[in-house]
Amino acid sequence: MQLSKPFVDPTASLAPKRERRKEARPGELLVAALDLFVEKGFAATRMEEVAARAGVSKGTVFLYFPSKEELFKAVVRENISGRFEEWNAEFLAYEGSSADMLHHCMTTWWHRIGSTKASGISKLMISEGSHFPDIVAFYQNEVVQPGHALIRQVLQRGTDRGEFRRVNLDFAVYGVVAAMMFLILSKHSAACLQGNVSLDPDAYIANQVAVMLHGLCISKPMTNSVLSR
Amino acid sequence: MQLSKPFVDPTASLAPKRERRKEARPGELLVAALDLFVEKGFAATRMEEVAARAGVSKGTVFLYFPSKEELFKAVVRENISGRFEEWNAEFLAYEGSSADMLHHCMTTWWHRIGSTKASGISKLMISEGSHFPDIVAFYQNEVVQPGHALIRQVLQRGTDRGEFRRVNLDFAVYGVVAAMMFLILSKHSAACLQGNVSLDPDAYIANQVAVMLHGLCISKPMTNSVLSR
Amino acid sequence: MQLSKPFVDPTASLAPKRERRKEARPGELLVAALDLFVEKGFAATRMEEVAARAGVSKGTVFLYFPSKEELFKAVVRENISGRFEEWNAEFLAYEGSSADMLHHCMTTWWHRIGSTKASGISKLMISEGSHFPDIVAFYQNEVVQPGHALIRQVLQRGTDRGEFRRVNLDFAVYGVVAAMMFLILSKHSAACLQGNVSLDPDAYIANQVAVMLHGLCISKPMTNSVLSR
Amino acid sequence: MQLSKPFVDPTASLAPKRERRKEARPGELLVAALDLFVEKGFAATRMEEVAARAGVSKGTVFLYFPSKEELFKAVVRENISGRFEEWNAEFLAYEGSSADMLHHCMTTWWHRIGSTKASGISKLMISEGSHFPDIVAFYQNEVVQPGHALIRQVLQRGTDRGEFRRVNLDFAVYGVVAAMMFLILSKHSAACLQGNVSLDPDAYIANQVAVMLHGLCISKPMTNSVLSR
DNA sequence: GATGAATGAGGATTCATTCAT
DNA sequence: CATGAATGAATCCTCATTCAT
Repeated sequence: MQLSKPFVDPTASLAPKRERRKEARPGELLVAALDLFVEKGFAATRMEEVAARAGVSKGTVFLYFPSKEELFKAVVRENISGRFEEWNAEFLAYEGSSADMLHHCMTTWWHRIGSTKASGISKLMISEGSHFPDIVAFYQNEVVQPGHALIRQVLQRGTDRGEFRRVNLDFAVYGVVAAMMFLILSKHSAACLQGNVSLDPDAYIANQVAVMLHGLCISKPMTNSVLSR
Repeated sequence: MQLSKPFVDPTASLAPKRERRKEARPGELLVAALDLFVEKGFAATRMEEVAARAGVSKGTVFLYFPSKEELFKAVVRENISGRFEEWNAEFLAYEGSSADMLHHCMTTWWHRIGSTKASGISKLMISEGSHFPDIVAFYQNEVVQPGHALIRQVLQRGTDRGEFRRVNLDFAVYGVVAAMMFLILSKHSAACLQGNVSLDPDAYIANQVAVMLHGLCISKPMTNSVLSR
Repeated sequence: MQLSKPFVDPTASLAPKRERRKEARPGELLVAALDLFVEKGFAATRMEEVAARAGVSKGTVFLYFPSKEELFKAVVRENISGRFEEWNAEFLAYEGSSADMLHHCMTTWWHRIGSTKASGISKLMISEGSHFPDIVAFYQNEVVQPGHALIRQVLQRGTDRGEFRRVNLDFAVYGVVAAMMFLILSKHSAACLQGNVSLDPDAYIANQVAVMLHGLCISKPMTNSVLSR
Repeated sequence: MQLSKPFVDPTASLAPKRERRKEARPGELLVAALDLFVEKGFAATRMEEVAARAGVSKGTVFLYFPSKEELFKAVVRENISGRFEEWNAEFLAYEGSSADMLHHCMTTWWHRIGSTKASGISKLMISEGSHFPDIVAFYQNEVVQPGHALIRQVLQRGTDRGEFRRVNLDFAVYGVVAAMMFLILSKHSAACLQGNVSLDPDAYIANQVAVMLHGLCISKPMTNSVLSR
């Protein structure tokens, strides 16, 4: 269009800024979209913003994703990497105590997922899930179910090896999950913590694990009834 | 005026037009709006829907709230009536063990707040907070701060009376809060639990409290280091 | 309505503020409406404002005027007092020179009409006339036509008595009218004068009359052709 | 694109959809908007009408002007292109008598501005100015002030060259302006003239100038007092 | 493929008008 | 008569989506 661009060899790539690899486009759009969806929510994110952040024009987004809704779904799908098998293998090989294992598990999760943008997906599912029931179901199958199973395995291992008391595992799993969700929401939402407070995730995990393992009480409980219910 | 309505329940009114109920309107609108905002989010809630659910016409909503945003803020404010003083007094008078007190606290919270629509506010703050920084600050001051303080008092009481070990109270508070947030999100969002599972809140609370008090481990920890850090 | 007003004798008129004579209502509404229409235009004037300025409630306006448009028309009609007969008589009796008479005429007009709220009607007709063709026609009949006729009489008298040259009277009338309209618009609109300038109407009239009578030129014109065309 | 349009005048286009004319759009919109604002006023002009008259859809207007108010302001600005420098130069070079110059000035103004749509701006400023104080200030700076200055120069020239008597120039300027405003309002508003009358602008100007220059009176005034006050 | 001008359905908001009290 | 709560048609404006270039 511009009269002054005739003999520029596009492969010369002197300035790779504006030289985006075509194959990379969808990925860059997904990254931009994840950021914006997490930060502002589905409705408040404009397609043009996504395009701008990815360095392309509005129309280009629709070249790769047929609609805003499909973009959202793609963002969720893309960021749910079924790494659970890998993790399963990794944890099956764990040789330390189950107490250490639980701590290790949560810390690993935090550094590989919770602290990354990937955790924004959970925030999105919580915030926007009601508009996307099919995507929530997908998320439940791909994340919630395997995640809970993995945690349950760790707790089961502790019980089986005589390290943990015999407790209702469902609730125990939810206890671990609640801690993880608290971390995620602390990261992505201002509504969990007081305004001026910031949370040290590793210390929080260490403490939660310690409390969960050893309890707050000095004396042991008289009965086990509640825990094993 | 209508002579043919003798035994009709006035709350079941078949939409008698132009009913004048200035006193009741704002409350009815706030209830309708809370429901819709929690269910669908801020952007996806149409003012006309709010009006319809409250049984009035579009224009009437604007008679009481100058804009959608102000309606949202009013919804938040309305449902944050500083009940903390009352609770403070109530809990100050508590005479049982601190372990029982913690359990009582959480159960009371659940039945008075968590299980009611008011807990939708927390869901809203998490989901939509980023558009309303001033309202989040208000929520932090009116809910987060006093709530955390109340929990901390209970834990402090246990420590002071020699019932609980001396642990980092900030983290311990967050542990309790995490459990409460998990309950709220289980109620308001499908993204926490697996699709076919439902959670018994009282049992969950009982278990969380038991684990938090007595721990999962059979053996006591060798050192106290992590907990008191 | 208020429980504390039972035995007040309305005729006691201790506080005539809130005690509006019923017969006066329409008049007060017309005054309020004239002010607002002139100041803000027809569309930007809200019925509630008119009501508020007249010290009544919104509904009351509709008790006296069936619609906003009818209120406007009533405002115009009310403020077009056909005082032209009276003035005609007054001016027929004038005994001075026609030059003085012209000056007297314009000054009288300014003090009786131009400087009062009544002149807002002309501003309204100019600004809003296009929406109210029937009212414009009425205004033309009741104001423009008799006004122009009156001015023409003065000029005709001057010509007949040999005081004025024989010129095209239509144009001469428009010259006088233009000066009057300039005064009106200076009063009701900021768009005629520079921001910091204010106009002394009497001096302006004196000058306009003087120029109109004696001209700017020192030498008399060579030909009369243009003037008498 | 459309093969069946060989001899069709392209300006008569049968609304070919999605025509891309970014360069031309703003101008077309401003023309349409000027017409409508002058004709119906600010409030009564609907954005969709402006769009329709410019041959585009509703949304397109907002592509170029962020709001109705900004469109209005753009209309005013667009039609106030500081032509005064050009005119200043032109008039400085004028070599005839100052009497002729004044006539030439007004006639030129009428044919270049007064008789064109641009004069609608003055009508707009008078009618709607009160809603747009900043635009009125702009108009005063860009139109009223330079216009008055230009007229004053002409009159000053006549005085300096001994052609005109020494009169109060402010009032003399207002006399000229009043005539111009009368012409504008005759064109844009039915409220100045009687219904069945139409005005020949060139003849009106010629007459006004003649009266202004030579006066109506046959005898010269005894004193100069009023004029030079 | 990319672009960004153009579209138009959708939703917030205003305010003249109605009417039960 | 007077009130002011309630109504809903009318209009501004946004933004996902389309499509000519």
